[in-house]
Amino acid sequence: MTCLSGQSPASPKQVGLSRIQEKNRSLILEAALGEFSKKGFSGATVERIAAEAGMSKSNLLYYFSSKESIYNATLAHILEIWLTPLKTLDPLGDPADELAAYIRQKIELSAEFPEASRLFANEVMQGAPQILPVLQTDLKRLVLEKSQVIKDWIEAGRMDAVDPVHLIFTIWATTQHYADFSVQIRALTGTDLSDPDFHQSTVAAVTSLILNGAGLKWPREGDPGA
Amino acid sequence: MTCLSGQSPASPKQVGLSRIQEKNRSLILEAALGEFSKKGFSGATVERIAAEAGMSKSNLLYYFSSKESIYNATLAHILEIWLTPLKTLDPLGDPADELAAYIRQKIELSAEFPEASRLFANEVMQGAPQILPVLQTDLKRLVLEKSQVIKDWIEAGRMDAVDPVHLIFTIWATTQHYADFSVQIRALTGTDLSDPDFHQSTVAAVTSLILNGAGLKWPREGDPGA
Amino acid sequence: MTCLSGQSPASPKQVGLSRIQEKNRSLILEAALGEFSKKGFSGATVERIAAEAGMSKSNLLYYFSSKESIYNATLAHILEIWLTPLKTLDPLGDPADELAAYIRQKIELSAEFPEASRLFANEVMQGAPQILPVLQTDLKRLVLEKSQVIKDWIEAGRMDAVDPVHLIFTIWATTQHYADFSVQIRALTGTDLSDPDFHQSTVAAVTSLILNGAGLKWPREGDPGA
Amino acid sequence: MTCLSGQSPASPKQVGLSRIQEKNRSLILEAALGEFSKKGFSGATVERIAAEAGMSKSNLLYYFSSKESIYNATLAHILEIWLTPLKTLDPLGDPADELAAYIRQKIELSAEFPEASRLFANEVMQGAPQILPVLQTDLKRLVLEKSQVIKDWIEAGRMDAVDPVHLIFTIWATTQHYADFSVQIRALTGTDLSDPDFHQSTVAAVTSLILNGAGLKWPREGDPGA
DNA sequence: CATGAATGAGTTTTCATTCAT
DNA sequence: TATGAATGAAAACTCATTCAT
Repeated sequence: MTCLSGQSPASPKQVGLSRIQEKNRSLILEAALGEFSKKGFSGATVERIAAEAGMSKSNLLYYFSSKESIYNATLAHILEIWLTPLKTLDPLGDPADELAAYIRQKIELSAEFPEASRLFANEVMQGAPQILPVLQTDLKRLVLEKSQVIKDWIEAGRMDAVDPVHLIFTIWATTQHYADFSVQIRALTGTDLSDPDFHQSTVAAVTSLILNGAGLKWPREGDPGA
Repeated sequence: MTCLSGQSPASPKQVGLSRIQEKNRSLILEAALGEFSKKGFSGATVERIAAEAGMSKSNLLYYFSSKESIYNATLAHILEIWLTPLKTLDPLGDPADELAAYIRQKIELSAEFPEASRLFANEVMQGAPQILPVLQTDLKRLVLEKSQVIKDWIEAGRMDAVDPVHLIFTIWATTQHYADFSVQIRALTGTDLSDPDFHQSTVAAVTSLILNGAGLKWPREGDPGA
Repeated sequence: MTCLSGQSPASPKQVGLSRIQEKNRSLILEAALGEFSKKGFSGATVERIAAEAGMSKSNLLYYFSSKESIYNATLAHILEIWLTPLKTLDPLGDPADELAAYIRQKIELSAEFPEASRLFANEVMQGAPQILPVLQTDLKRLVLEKSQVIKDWIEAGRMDAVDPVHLIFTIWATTQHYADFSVQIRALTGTDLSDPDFHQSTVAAVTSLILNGAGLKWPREGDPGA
Repeated sequence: MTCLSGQSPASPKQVGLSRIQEKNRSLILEAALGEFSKKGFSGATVERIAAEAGMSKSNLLYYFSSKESIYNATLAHILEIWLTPLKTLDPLGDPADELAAYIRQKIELSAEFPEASRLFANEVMQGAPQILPVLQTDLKRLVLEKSQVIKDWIEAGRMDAVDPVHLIFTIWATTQHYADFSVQIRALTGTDLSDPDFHQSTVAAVTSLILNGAGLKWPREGDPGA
C-alpha cells in the first residue's frame, strides 16, 4: 500500500515498539478518530485529542510529531479496515450471495465504525488531500479487479447488465450513508444503525433493492427475511 | 421553514435590501459556499471568503456579523434548493416516472451544485449543529408525507413492497454520493458528473438499479437509453 | 477658562448654530455623558453614543470630528457646572452658613448629576489627560482664592484652625463619594441619593461632621434637622 | 469570601503552584494593577500588561485564560488588603484612638497602594460588575458589624450621635480621595501623599476634622501634632 | 444635514509546536 | 517517557474614521 503511515517517534532506534509505546499510540489513534471525525481536521485540536487519550499535549507530540501526522496515521489505520470487505468478493461464488455478503459487511462496518466512515468521507469530500494517491493506486486496482468479476458474472448471464462501477458506487453510497448521515436518519426515524432492529431492516431493504435492481432475486425463495 | 437566516446588516430599517447590499450579500454567500464546502467550518477563514468575494474582511463583517452567521446564511440559502425536488413527487403520477424524475433531478443538483451538497453533508456529519431543528421539523414532515405516497403506490400494487423511508435514503445516498465523493470517483474513473457522458450513464445506472430494485420496469420497453 | 471645547462642525461658516444643530449637539453631549461615565473613555463607543442620541454614527461625526472631541466637549460641558458652587462661597457671609450651603449644593449636584461626577472622577483618576491644564490654572486660582476666605475666617476667630485646602478636599471627597460610589452605597444601605430621605440624612450627617469638625456648631440651636 | 479568584493554569492538579508559576502570576498581577488602574479595563491591553510583566502575550495567557480573568484576579488580590483595616476597629478600644488609627491606616494604604485604590474606585464607579456580590455580602456584613460598634460607643455616651454608616462613608471618601484624585491634588498643591510632609499633614487634618466632627477631642491634650 | 458603505489598525484569543527539565 | 513553560503565527472580531452620495 502506498505509504500513509504517521512518523515514528523521535528516536527511531528500535523498530519494535515497547509495550507502553504500543498502548499509547493506540490510545492516541482512538482519541484522534473521535476528534477528527467529529470536528474535521481543522476543528480538532491536539489538546483535546491528548486529553481524550489521557496524556499531556507534549507527550502526544512525542509519539506523533505533528497534528498532520496523527491525522495521517488515523487515516491509514482505518483505511485497511475500510477496504477489506470488497477484497472478499469471490469470483467463484454466487453473485447474489457474494453481493449480499458484501453489502451486509459494509453495513456492519458502518454500524461498528461510524466515526471511521465519517473521517473517510470527510477526507474525500475535502479533496482527499492525504489519501488521493492511495485512491488512485490501490483502490483503483481493487475496483478494476472486482469490476471484472462482476463483468464476468454479467457475461455469464448470471445477473443483469448493470455497470459494475456504478454498482459498486451505489453499494458504497448506500451503506456508508447510514453511518455518515446517522444524525439525519435519527432526526427522521428516531433511530439508527446502533439499534439492532433498524440495522436488520436496513440490511434487508438495501440488499433487496440493489440485488433486485441488478436482476438477482432477493430474498431467495424460502429465505426468511434477511 | 424554521428560521435559519443570517442577520441583516446593522440598520434593518428596510426589509428590502438596497441594490448594492443585495449584490454583496450574494457575492459573499457564493464565496462562503466555496470555502465552507472545501474546508469545513473551522478550516474556512473569513479572510479567504472576503478575498474570494472581492471585498475587505471588515466590509464582509459589515454584512454578516460573524463567521457563524455567514455559515448559517449559506446553509439556509442552499437548504431551500436542496429540499425542493422531493416536494415535486406527485401522488397522482406514475410511480416509475415520478421516482425516475426525482432521481434525475437529484443527480442534476449534484452535478450543478456539488459544493452545496458537500456543505450539507459536512453539516450533517458534524452532528447538524445548525440545522438539526430543520431536519426534525420540516424535513421530517416532508419525508412522512412522501413516504405515505409511496406506501399508497405499494398498496395499490403498483410497485414492490420496499420500505419507503429506506427507498428515500437510498436515493439520497446514491445521488449525493456522486457530488460528495467526486474526487474519489474521479480518481477511480477519470471523470465525474461534470462530464455529460458520465452524468448520463450515472442517471441511467442509478435509475435502473433503484427502479428495478423496487419492482418497476426501467428503462421502459422501447425507451432508448435514458 | 482654558480652552477645552470640542471642535465646531466641519463647515464653520456660521458662528451661530442653527436650531437643529444646537439640538443635536445637545443630544450628543447628553448621550456621551451617559456612555463615558458608564464605560470610561475606552469602553465607550461612538456607535452606542450615536444610537443613544438617536442618530447615525456618520451624522454624529458630522457634529464632532472625533471620539476625543466628543469627550472633550462633554468634559467642558460639565466642568462649568462642577465648579460653580465653590465660586459662591461668600467671604462676607457667616462661615457656618456658607460652608453648609456649599456642602448642600455639592450633594445636590451629586444627586442630580451623578454621571457628571463619575466622568470627572474618571478623568482625574486616569491622570486628567484632558483637563490637567484647567486644574492647574482655573481651578487652582479658585481654590487659592477660597482658601484665603477660609483663612480670613480662621484669623478672625470665627472657626477652628483647619487647613483650608484639606477642608476643601474633604468636602469634595465626601460629597462626590455619594455620587461616584453610589453602587457600593446602594449595595450596603439599599438606597442612595436618589431617595429624598437618604439625600436629606446625607446632607445632615456630612454637614454636621464637617462643620463641627471645623469648630462650627451645627445644626444651630433650635435649627431643626437640616 | 465570595469567590472572585482568577483561574489557575491549565493543569490544576496541584493546589500549590510551582515556584515559577507563583513568580509569574505575581509579576502579571503587579503589571495588571498598573495597567488597569491607569487605563481602566477597556483601555488596558493584554499586550502592554505582558510587556510590563516581561513576558510574551501568549505566555501570559498561559497563566490567565483571558483579559477578564486577569482583571478578576487583580481585583481579588487587592480586595483583601482593602478591607483589612476596618476589621481591626476594636469595640473594646477607645473610640478616638480606634477611629484615628483606622483613618491613619486608610491613608497609609492610599499612600502605599494608590493604584489599588483607583482600580477599586474604577470598578465600583462602573457599576461593580465583578465585585458587586462581594460588596453585598462580605462588605455589608463587615459594615453592619462595625456600625454596631460605633452605635454602642454612642449609646455609651463616648461620642456624638453621628450616623455610623455615614461616618464610615466619610472616612472612606476622604482617605481614598487622596489616592484617587492625587493628580488633582498635585495640580493644586504641588505635592501629594508620596511626600511625607503632606502625608502627615493629611493625617492630621482629616483625623482632626472627622474626630472633632464626631464629638471626640483630637488631637488630645498634650498630644503633639499627629 | 444625513446616511450607508467601506476600511485599516488594533485587540483578544486560539493553537500547533518547541524548549528545558 | 513525560510534562510544564513558552512562543509565534494566525484568526475572529471591534471600532474610529473616511468616502460617496
